[in-house]
Amino acid sequence: MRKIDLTSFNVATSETARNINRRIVLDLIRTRQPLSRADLARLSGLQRSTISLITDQLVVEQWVTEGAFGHLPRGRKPRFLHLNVERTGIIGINVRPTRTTVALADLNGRFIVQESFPTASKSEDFIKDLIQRVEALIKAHPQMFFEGIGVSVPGRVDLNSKRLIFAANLGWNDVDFKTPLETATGLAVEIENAANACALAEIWFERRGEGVRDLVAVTISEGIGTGIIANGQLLRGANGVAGEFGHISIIENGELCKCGNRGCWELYASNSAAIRNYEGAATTTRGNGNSNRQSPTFDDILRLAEQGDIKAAQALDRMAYHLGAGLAMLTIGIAPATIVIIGEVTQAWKRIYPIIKRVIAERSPLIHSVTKIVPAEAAEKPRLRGSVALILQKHFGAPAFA
Amino acid sequence: MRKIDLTSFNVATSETARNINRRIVLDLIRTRQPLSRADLARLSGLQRSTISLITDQLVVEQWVTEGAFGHLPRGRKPRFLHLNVERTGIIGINVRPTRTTVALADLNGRFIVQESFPTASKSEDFIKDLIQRVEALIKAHPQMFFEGIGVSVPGRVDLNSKRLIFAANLGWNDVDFKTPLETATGLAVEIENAANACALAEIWFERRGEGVRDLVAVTISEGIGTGIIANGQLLRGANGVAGEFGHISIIENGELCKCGNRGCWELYASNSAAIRNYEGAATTTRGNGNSNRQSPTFDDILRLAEQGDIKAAQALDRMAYHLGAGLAMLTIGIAPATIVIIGEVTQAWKRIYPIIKRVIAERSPLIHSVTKIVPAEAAEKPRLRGSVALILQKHFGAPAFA
DNA sequence: AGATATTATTCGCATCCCGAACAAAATAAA
DNA sequence: TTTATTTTGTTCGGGATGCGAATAATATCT
Repeated sequence: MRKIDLTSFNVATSETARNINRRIVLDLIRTRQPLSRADLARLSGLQRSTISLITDQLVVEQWVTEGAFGHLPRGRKPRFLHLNVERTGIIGINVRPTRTTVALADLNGRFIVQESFPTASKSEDFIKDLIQRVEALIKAHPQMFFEGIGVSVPGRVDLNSKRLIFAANLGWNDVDFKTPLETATGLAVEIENAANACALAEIWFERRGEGVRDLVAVTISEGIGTGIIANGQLLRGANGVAGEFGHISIIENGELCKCGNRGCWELYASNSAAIRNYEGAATTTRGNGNSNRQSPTFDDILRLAEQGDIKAAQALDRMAYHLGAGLAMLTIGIAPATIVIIGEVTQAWKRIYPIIKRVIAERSPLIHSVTKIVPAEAAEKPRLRGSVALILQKHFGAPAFA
Repeated sequence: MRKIDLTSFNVATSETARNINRRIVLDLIRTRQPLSRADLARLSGLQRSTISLITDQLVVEQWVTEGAFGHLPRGRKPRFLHLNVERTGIIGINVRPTRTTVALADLNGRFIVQESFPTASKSEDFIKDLIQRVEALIKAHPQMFFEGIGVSVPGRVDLNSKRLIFAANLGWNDVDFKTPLETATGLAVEIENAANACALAEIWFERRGEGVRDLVAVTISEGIGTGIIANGQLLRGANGVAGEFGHISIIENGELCKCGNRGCWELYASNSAAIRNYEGAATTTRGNGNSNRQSPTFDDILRLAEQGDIKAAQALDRMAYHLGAGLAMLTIGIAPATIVIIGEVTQAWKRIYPIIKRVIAERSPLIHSVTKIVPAEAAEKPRLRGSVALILQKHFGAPAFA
């Protein structure tokens, strides 16, 4: 939609103004509901007459419903408008290496039902499973009108083919989810990288009304992913693979990464890095590299650090230090208003944030940065919300012209 | 203009469609001239009737002129349209630490006159000089209508105040060019960082019609600057200081930079770095760190390398290696269609490009990058053209809505 | 001279926003 | 209780815009 080459223009027609204003009105209702037609006119600057026409149309199309009457000291009572959460639903899918979640959300991005199942190891099996679950979900809600399916995947999506590429943690390569899902359900399917989806979810749900147009989401798990919103739009790059800051060298001639490069950021600042930090410390102090102990999980390390385990705490501190190094890179290079950190490590925010802050300050002393580093609310299920935002933005977001 | 907060909306009015289509038509004429009204209709998809109305308006406003008649095997001869290069002028200013250039350009971005003068060391003196030169330029062309003044500066510009901040190489801090220039001339003044201006110039003049919407310009002189175009727009970040990739550490605990950070990219890949490389080699081989020889300039090193001097060649090779390291970062993180290199070093392109290419390939072996690394044409005066593009984009570029 | 092809303009129509007038509804004041 | 005031929401005429068909204006080929 935003792709514009000089052969296919997005010229404006007589309906263009309505299209734009309709999106503005719909987005205002979404972010400020409940509110009256008069409120909309004041907020948008459009005439009340215009607002009436647009809202009536939205009500007819069942995007919006009229609710209770408001109360004012004088004058006619305003009729409040809401998004229609009864009728319109969006299916959000979050694919992760071990488990996949399928959920039904309303227009407010609230989840009505949600279920998860193990991610099959072969992509063909997985697609079969997925279609079955989605079809069951649709059948279970016959009264609902489904607006589309958003999918968040732990890998990169080719901009043209919409096929999944580089899904290192899944072990799949060049897989097409979109076509089979679309043919099976008849719904529009949008696929996006998980970090991009998180970034979208942040400006869409969390920071609504803050006017944030530059934001970076950093997902930290086995690896590190970054999703960048610049000027209010996802930075996808020429082929859709922008944002692989996790695979930028922060240590010259460092360890070899599975991406083939050396010294990648995610080698030093991911959950796996903390585990290696911890195991390195544990084995050296015990002088026994061959112990048969099970590797600790990252959750173990978080728990141990919380309980006062020094080695675990040091492992986290080291991870935080390197997180700071990479975040300094993003702060200096992208200068977003906000960087949102997504991952289990945010449970130890009190421990890691001062370290991150110090490292960033050390590395950009003259550039008095405006970037705020904040943890994502774990309860918000950022990846899943992002997959919902993928569909919402098609109707609520601003269109592009050239 | 693109700043959109939720209190001041860009709602669409009845004139919005015309505004959009007018920009499309004007940009088509700019990039494809000469062409007829019928050509415009075919290219844009608008009706010929609509094109007639728009072009007539553009002719009346003197943006466009009607030129010669075309020739066709059959049918009525088309009347060619051109940008009006006679009447409308743009003043471009390129501020550099040693010299400043003031130029008058036509709507095609071709320079009609151009003069340069030494940059005064005190900012107040400089502004006085500048205003005098600009006023003389305006007086010398009384028949011309001036559309605005674009200024490219070697530093960062605060997004809100439009004041110059961080101009390390100028030694100025927090200077306001815009207000005095605007009050003196009565023209609209746009200020932008030099690397950003170069990036703008590239998509505006050089890559026109290629449909490139993601591009990075890297300016290499005493330091390194980066200007990023993402989704067709300048990446400015929350406060306008995005793009300082020159000050990202590529060597952990490296040398101290004047920015206060350690191991910054520009310490290893700028012209100054090559000079240090050369001098380090020269002194160690001669075993004399105290020789009173004058430091060579970067141009000297380029010349020496060209003449077969091994130490100079090695200094350039080292510079190229580190250039590659930083460009790999941009390739992986931003994934633009094109990275344009601006600077004297492009004179040694044959030497440095293979090194750059190898380093990038080594650092992103699995991400088969689509990014092309190209040298800017030195003759094109990228900074100056960028300052012109700053003004042009206000009339030709796509508007933003939300 | 007539047919054909191509460019450019004209005109009626539909869409859309604006703004003023109006209708509806609720409270305050007389 | 009646009237004035205030606020919400609708209606209607006017102006701007793009569309598409018809028409005018050229130019070449047959």
